[in-house]
Amino acid sequence: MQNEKVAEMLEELGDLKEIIGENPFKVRAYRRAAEAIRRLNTPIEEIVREGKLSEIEGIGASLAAKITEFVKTGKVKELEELRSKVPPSLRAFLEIPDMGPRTAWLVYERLGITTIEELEKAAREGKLRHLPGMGPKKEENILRGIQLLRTTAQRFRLDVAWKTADYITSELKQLPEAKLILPAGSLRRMKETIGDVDILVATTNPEPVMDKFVSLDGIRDVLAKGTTKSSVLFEHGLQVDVRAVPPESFGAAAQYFTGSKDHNISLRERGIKLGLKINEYGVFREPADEKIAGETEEGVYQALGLVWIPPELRENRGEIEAAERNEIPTLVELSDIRGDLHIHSNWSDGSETIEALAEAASQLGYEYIAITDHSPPMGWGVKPDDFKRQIDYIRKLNERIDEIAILTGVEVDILPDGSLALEDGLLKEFDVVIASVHSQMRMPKEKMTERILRAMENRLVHIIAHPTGRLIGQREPYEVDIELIIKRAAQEGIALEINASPERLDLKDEHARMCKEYGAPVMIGTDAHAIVHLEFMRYGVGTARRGWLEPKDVINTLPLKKLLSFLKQRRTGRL
DNA sequence: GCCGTTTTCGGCCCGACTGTTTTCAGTCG
Repeated sequence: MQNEKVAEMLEELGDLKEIIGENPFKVRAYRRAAEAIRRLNTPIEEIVREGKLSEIEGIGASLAAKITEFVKTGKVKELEELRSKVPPSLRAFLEIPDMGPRTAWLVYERLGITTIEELEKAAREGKLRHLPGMGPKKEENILRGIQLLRTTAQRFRLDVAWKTADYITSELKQLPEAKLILPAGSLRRMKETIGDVDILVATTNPEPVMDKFVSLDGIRDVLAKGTTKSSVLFEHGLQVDVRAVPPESFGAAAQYFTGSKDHNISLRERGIKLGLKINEYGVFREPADEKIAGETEEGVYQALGLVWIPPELRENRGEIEAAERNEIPTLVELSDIRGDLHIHSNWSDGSETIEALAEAASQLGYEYIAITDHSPPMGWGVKPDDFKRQIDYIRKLNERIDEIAILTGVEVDILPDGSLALEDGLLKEFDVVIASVHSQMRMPKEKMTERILRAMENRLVHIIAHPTGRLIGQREPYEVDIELIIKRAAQEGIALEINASPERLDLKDEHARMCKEYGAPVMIGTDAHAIVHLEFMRYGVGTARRGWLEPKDVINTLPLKKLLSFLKQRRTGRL
């Protein structure tokens, strides 16, 4: 995608300028512009062609000229010149904890060091300590930083991070000193991957809290222990920070440590205009520094003339403006979900019987589930005759079970030519038909888009599952014009899935928001292959919330009767 | 480099910590 390339170009310009000591605000301008480009839904070429670059917030005449040059020629003269002055490999130094642009430039200019290997060698040999502002301690920190980068650079899946956070929370909750406990940061925002976990504890007596925290099971290393902050590394490599804050500042700290960074910066800029200073202790009115909020998050937002903003929206993607106009949507919640429509049983590659799944789903409070086993040609796909038996089986089961309605269903393969792996005659027997791609994922974009659009033409199909096919950290999404798919879904009344499995989360947050914009229905499904997977729903709901979705945007918030009429409408074209 | 209901120039988020320093620069979240 050209947009991503432009964003990377701007980031490189920003990094290199930062390294040579350019004005930090200028550097920030490059990075903000890169972020703005990443957020666009329109191809950058189109915007360039229409001469509308400067309409993007954060892009002025100078950046517009550079972007235009890049889109038209594939190069930027200034960047080429900068690269000859600063080896681009120095950018890697910025990733090393405790190493920033000033130090990167220093070691290059004085010692000619351009790679992490050279840097490590020089540090080992004690050559860095003689540089101005450096000493043995800094040398040691750089070595440790390199080590840390190598062992813990990866990000963690949302469920892994939540599991760790839930464990710590339940342990700390046992202490009378811990008044309130809140996992903050990107975890609270339900970002798809997590770098480290931040947990806030409101307390007037932090010591017992910190003592308990650093002695929990599963900790590999205690990185720091103090009365306001302690930091540990768990055995699986996840870093967790616990911060103790006084109860009267808990709201301000929660706001501050939840971020995102961009959201907080925008908030503080807004504060300045109102003559207010915002920090992790509260909101203060200048010049007397009178504290006007801080105990609750609602109070912090209120002091800024804003309604409270749900954490999942805090990405500086228009939520502050929406809060100002009191137009924050009532986001979908886990408790709005009435059923799970994407579940595999042991008839295909799931590990559980249909009865056990129904029982577990019923305990989660669901009104209905759909059993949607795989079709051939997946090796474990259910054969057509067996599907007929399964449908009969489920119908009989429904007669015995009162607690929950079990819908018959299938996750049918979309074959490379866009046809479906089962005959229409069989498909129309199912209550719910999900279609999805599981093979030949490396098609060119046009072909893949055509393939999925063709499957969507079949009115027996209700839902397209995991529409981009990505596996977080393992497999890139296939090339597909997702905007076109979303537009078509809106026209056809076909639902797109937010697959709640933490290794998929596909559609992702921005695509979910696009669904809302175009009016495409969304289904949140867990793709459960075991009972424990049913609990993935919280991550799918988190992603939906990050996409600004409300209950009305999500079909499995509908009561059973209305869901059935939605499914019927898709097939008959009318209610 | 961007931007304007104080401004087309002079601002640009805020505080803590660390290590190197005799008062501060660099880095981080």
